[in-house]
Amino acid sequence: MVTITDISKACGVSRATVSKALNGAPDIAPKTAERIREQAKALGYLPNATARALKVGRSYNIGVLFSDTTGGGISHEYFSQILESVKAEAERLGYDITFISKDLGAMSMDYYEHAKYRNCDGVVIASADFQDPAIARLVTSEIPTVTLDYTFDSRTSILSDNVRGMEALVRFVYENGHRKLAFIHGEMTSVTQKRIASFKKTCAALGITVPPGCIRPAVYHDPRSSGLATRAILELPERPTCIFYPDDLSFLGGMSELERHGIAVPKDMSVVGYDGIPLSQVLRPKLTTYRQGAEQMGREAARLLIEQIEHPDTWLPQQVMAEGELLPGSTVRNIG
Amino acid sequence: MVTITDISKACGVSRATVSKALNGAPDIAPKTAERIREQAKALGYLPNATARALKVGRSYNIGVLFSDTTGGGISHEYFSQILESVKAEAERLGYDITFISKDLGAMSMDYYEHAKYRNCDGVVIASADFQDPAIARLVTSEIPTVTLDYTFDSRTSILSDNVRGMEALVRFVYENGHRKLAFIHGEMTSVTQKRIASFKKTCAALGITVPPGCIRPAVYHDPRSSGLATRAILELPERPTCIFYPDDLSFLGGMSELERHGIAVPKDMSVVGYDGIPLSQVLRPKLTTYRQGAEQMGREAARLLIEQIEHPDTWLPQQVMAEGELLPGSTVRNIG
DNA sequence: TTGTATGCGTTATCAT
DNA sequence: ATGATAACGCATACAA
Repeated sequence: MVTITDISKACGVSRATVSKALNGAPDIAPKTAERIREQAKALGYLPNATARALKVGRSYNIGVLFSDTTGGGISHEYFSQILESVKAEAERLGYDITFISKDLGAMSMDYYEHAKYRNCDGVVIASADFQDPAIARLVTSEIPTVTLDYTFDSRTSILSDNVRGMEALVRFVYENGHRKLAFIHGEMTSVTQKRIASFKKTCAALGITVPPGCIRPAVYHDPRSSGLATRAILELPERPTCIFYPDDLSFLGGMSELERHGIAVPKDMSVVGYDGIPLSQVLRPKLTTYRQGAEQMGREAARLLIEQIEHPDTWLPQQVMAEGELLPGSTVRNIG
Repeated sequence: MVTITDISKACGVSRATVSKALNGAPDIAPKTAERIREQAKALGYLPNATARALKVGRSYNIGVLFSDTTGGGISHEYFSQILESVKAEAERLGYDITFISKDLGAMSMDYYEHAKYRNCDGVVIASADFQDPAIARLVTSEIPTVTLDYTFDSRTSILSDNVRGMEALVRFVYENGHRKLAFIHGEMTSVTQKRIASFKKTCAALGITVPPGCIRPAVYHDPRSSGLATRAILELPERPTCIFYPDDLSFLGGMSELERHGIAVPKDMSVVGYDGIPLSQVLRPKLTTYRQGAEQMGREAARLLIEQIEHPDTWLPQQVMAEGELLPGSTVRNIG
């Protein structure tokens, strides 16, 4: 391994001079600096992030938290899109990414301890059980954090506009003549609560009454449970004309169940999803859904976290609302 | 931040003693060690991975390489499954995971340099363009590596059994009476070559001749290109009875195209996919495909890499073949 | 403009 | 059984 010491010897200067030259300090003679940089390149010098981190107390490494207990694992397209964009933006800004978890090997630690252990400059909390005290500890610690889809206290967060998304879907469906709607929702997180509230509020605003039994629970990303909820809905005395699914993947479970009953989409039943993952647009029929700006969310999360890390003094927590977009698809039939 | 110095003061012993006690050195009096450990816990001590890494030359951090140029980005379910299992196994063994890329912020570096910069103990190469000299440099460096789905020289790799997988699919289809097969394949990687060879070989063994035009190129994970290839196949003078798709997602593109021609699956056309991602099993009709053991592959990759890191002296490179499994699904009609 | 000295938190070597 | 000391590679305050 070639270190600044090697360069200093090769150049006949002190290590301090080399360090300064390499970091562009203003008090080094231009030609000395030039000579040093050339030697560094010639010798194949690479800075040692570990040593630097130890010295300056900054690792240029940010933690990413994905606790997949809430079904928000990496392998769900929505979250993997977020991960990918967090990664891209962080790297663009000179930061690496490390996963933060509970329990590393023999050591049992919580998220905060893990982040400290790795000297993370900050943590993006992409998917977590926000009831978990371990999350609260991390968020309320001195480590900068940005949460996605949940605002802790009034700290920095990136939010998908669930209220507007749901409203857009309801209105779209309404405009297509639908008056009897059913809504299958995921586990009771704050996201879910917002969607349910927006669903009800928009229905009310449009003069639609939602009969009992038309709002049913299921589990995010679990087609099976949405299939069961679909069956229950089909057994209702007054069958709805359009079913809202918790997410795009869950729609597939509903689709199977509808098929089993000989109900065609959208001929006999209209459906909408949520998320707008790429998959939803290659399915047949193309799904009517609301695209959450996953890439934008990941990008903003990384950007804001790093801004907070680099300017802690002037930092003001903020909640960013990411723009979404209705994808019309073809699973909603116009029955007007 | 509480350091071993704090503990040493609190206990009235030297820092060296604290370090030894915490690391379970044999030459510390049991009760001293006990007292030190208690104090450490009481003070909320956390080891500093950075300082330790600097001292011992081991970071307990492994790099993961996902260059998504070949369509192997994190957001493809096959790769995200691998990532998840690499992560889980690494963490179980006490290692963290950091993404390795080209170009970190202003610094332009290649994969090898990035891994060195972060002091990675090893790197899992999960998806990469193996023609890229930067990959070659990393693999032939002193840094331990494990590659997935590609063997570099005769170094350690985890391979999905493409030969057996393709053979299993062809035989399954054959047993269902199909004699006229078409195969749409992905970009010309070594994986693709193996699949094509196995397809041809198995066909030959079964006495099936594959007419010209029945083996067509497309792009992995790109439904559109598979749709185009499907169209071309449908225009052949002698239409096949079963189409093989490059992967499960690409099947969706084919499905759309078939639908457009009024061709029902599996009534009028049988199809098979490849990968066996969870998605394939929640689609209707349920896809006939070959499941690659993604979790197993990730787990093995992490395990072997860490074994190599921890026992460099006794290490022998090896190629592990991951077991797959045929998922019968319902997209192949028995026309026997 | 350059160099000296020191320390970041840890572990390893060698005395005691 | 315990402690003094040095070193990992780097950056910085201060002296020259």
